[in-house]
Amino acid sequence: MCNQNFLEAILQDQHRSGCPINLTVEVVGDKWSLVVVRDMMFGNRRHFRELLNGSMEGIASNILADRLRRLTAEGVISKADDPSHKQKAIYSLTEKGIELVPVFAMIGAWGSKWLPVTEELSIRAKLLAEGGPPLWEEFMDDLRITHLGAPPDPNRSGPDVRERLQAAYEAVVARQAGGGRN
Amino acid sequence: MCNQNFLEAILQDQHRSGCPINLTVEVVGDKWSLVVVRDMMFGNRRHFRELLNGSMEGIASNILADRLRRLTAEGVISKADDPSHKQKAIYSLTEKGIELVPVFAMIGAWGSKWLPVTEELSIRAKLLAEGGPPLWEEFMDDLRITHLGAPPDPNRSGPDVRERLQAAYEAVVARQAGGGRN
DNA sequence: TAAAACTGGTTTCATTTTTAAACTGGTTGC
DNA sequence: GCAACCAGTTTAAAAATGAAACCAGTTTTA
Repeated sequence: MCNQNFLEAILQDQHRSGCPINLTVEVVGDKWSLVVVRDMMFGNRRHFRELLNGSMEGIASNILADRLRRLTAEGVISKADDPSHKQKAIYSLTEKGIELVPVFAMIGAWGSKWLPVTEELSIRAKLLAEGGPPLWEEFMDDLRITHLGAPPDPNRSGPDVRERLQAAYEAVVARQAGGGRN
Repeated sequence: MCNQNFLEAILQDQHRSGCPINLTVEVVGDKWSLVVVRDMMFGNRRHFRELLNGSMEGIASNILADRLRRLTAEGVISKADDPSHKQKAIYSLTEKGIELVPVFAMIGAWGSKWLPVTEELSIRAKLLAEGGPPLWEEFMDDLRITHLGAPPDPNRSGPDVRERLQAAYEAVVARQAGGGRN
């Protein structure tokens, strides 16, 4: 199995230091963990095959299985049976995972400013940065509804934050497919 | 040499995707890069030996050399000769590196809330989160002075943000050493 | 009802990365 | 002239990654 030693170290609380930066790096400081959480958070991918086949970056199934196991052990996500299918597992963000939204917002803003992003893939980051903390809070509340089963707010209607970001992404793709004239 | 393939891939702009989250993960998504930048940013460690011997987490010299090389190639830090010593190199944050401050603030806040941090090592993260964007801006301006040689603001005096965070850290350590009575 | 497709993974093996430790060639201060 | 200091490099073992094939049970489809 992959990562046996590091996983064991984490589970046994054998940390390199008690620094919050270091501890966060120990939890999500690798090439895949944040990408997996991103797909759950912004892409609403909740099943193994969705995460595997929908992965833009092409994660391998053994790595995905390992990361899901580690993120679950860390309490960033949780795993439950999907009642619709005996073999299906559904992965959800925990409150701990949901509160990574501001981290994603800042990372997205930094990456969009300094790295060679594509327009369609950075539109979500752009909108999330522009929306600021109020939008992040709304997004987190939406995630609590879809991932934690929190009761929906009866006073609001229409698409949630994730759907609005997704629609913005699709609008850019559609404009690009139109030949860039519009 | 370590990481030859990944380094080459980065330098040749062979990215897994154009997503800002993914690209950021490709740049700093490993167990050491953010720790090195943290020590430069908050600990004002500018030389190889300072980073090596001062490393709380115990980085190995070959890994440190590799990360400094990669971060330099990515433009997050820069390297210059230290005029005081023919062999001494001085590493500085670039503007790209300085603008990681909000990312560190969010990561620090998340880590402090959800991970087993120690009090003395999380006081900086706590103050940075409480200070919010105005404090981050002040901190970045200070870093531009010390790392980029920007002209100091003649209207302000007293310790800069890093020094104030450091003093807060030392105050906690002193209180702890006093037996926790105060 | 039999076959096909789908479920969440595991296994295997080659490659890449990390790690600790020893080591290097040159520089500086005493 | 010698010890301490400088930025790393070298070596070899351990660990992590990655691609691909594979698996047994479940559900859908023809």
